[in-house]
Order: sequence, then C-alpha cells, then structure tokens
Amino acid sequence: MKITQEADYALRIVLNLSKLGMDNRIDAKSLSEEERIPTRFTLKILRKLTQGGITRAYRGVHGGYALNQNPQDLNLKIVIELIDGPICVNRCVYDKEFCNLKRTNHCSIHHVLGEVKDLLTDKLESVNFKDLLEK
Amino acid sequence: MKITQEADYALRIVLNLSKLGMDNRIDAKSLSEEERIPTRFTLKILRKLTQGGITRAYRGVHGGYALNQNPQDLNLKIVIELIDGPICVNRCVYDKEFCNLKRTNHCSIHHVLGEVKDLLTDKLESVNFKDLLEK
DNA sequence: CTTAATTTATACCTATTTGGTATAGTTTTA
DNA sequence: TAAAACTATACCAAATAGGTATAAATTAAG
Repeated sequence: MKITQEADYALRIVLNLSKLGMDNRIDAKSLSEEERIPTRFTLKILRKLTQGGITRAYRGVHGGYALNQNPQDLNLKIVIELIDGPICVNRCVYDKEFCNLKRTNHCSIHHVLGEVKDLLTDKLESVNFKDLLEK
Repeated sequence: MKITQEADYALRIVLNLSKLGMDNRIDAKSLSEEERIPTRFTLKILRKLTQGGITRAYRGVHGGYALNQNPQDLNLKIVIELIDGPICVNRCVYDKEFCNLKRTNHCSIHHVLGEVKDLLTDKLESVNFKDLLEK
C-alpha cells in the first residue's frame, strides 16, 4: 500500500518546479542536489515527466527543465500514475480474470476494494500543486 | 499503491471463515479449493492469521481452522496490516530519516501523504466482515 | 565553427520483495 | 497406532524497485 520511491521523488521534483513557475528552468544536476535525489535517477524521472507532458526540457548550454502545465492543473494522481501506473489496490479490481465475479457473479471483496480505490483516487486528484505550494 | 496478493487471499480466507461463523471449522485443503488459492500458500497464510489471533487452529483428524473473533470485530485494516505490515503510502511518512522535515522543517509532500494515509486507514478500518457478509 | 553544458536513448545491474514450494516434524482422534 | 490434520523452517524463482553506465544529440557562447 505504498507509492514507489520513484513516484515520491517525482512529486518532489514537480513541487520544486512548481515553486519556480512555468517560466523558469533548472538543470537536472542542481535539482537533484536540492532534492537529494541521485542525479542520474533524477534525469530518468525527468525524462518520464517530459514524455508525459508534465515538464518541458530545454537542451544544450543553459538548458534544463520547467513545468509544462500550470501547477493548479497538476495533481498528485497525475504524477503518481505517470510513474507507477494506474492505482489499483488489488489485482481483482484491476483485472477481472482474477476475480470471483467470473465464477460466482458476486465478490464483496472486489466491491469494497473498488470503493477504496475510488476514495484514494479522488483524494489524490483533489490535491493540486498550487495548493501544495501554499501550505 | 496495491495490497499484496497474499493480503488479498487473506481477506478472502477471513471472509470464508466469517460465513461459517466462529463455531464451525474448515480444513485448509477444502478452503484452498473453495477460494482457488494454492494449498500450501493457504496454510502459510492461515498460520500468520492464527499467530495474529484472527483465526484459531485445531490440529489432528477433523482439525481445521475457525475464526477466533467475531466478524464484526474484524476489519480490512486488521487483516491487511497483519499480512503486509503497516499502511504507509511512502517512506517519508513512515520513516522521518528520509523526510525533508529533518532538513527544512517543512515538507508539504509529507503532510499531504499523511492525510492520504489517514483517509485510507479510516476507510479500511470502517469495513468489518459482518458488513461484507451482508452485501 | 568548435567546445562545453546540457538533455536523450538504451541498456544494464543488483538487492529486495513477492508468490509459492518442499521437507520433516507434531498433534489428535478414531 | 495409523491417518488426517496443523507447524516450523527453509528454500527458490520471477518480478519489481532503485539505481548506474555509455554513447549520442542538441544548443549557446565565444
């Protein structure tokens, strides 16, 4: 019931860039030092964020990264799912192949874990990075 | 953001035993067949449940397992945490060593993921196995 | 137009966790 | 006393997590 360390780092990276604002960039090395994330790992995460449209990369001398969207349009769920994949709680909810529903047409575990998933998803979606900055 | 398959199985085992009621036992083999869980893995999970006080084991011929508590006193959180360990969302919330709080005395990621953890915990705690049976 | 600072792409590596199995032993009831 | 159960411990393979390495492409500045 955890997000990966990589997703955790990604949240911190996006928060850092949110502080800077969309118009300012920072290079991966400085960012990694500020956030205490291994530099190469930071690069890898930034690549995913860039491919996912969350950040924007500038190459060459004085290059770096900046947010590609307004902080208020980015929330925890978007970042976590980009890195970790969809939030799913258990495989029964995610993949019906593994679910009793197939056999018995009823699976109360499925049902309640679906509720848990929805609750979690809604909460993560409700927190955007503008909110986080203001805390 | 998932529970393990083992915890998922454990929920189904406890639900099965809840259906039986505290006064009736079932042996591991039958249980594993009903729930489509590998038999040896079922035994392993039942051992953990028994050590955790959730089930009770009867040895010897006509032995088996029964619930050791009323279904309404058992909830999703109790079973999941027994198998998977504490719900923690990320290591920052769980272990302050890894948290910016140490450095900066403020970590908004920590704060909000703490909220997520609490929400999740409360929800899992709010669903007991009597409720599940009645669904 | 060349050099240095930067990102990109791909691939690799190691440790841990997960999911499950095996073996040998203990208890109980008929 | 034999068979049907549970117990304890330890082992194993595959997947995932977390991170590293190498080589190439791009860009700004001098």
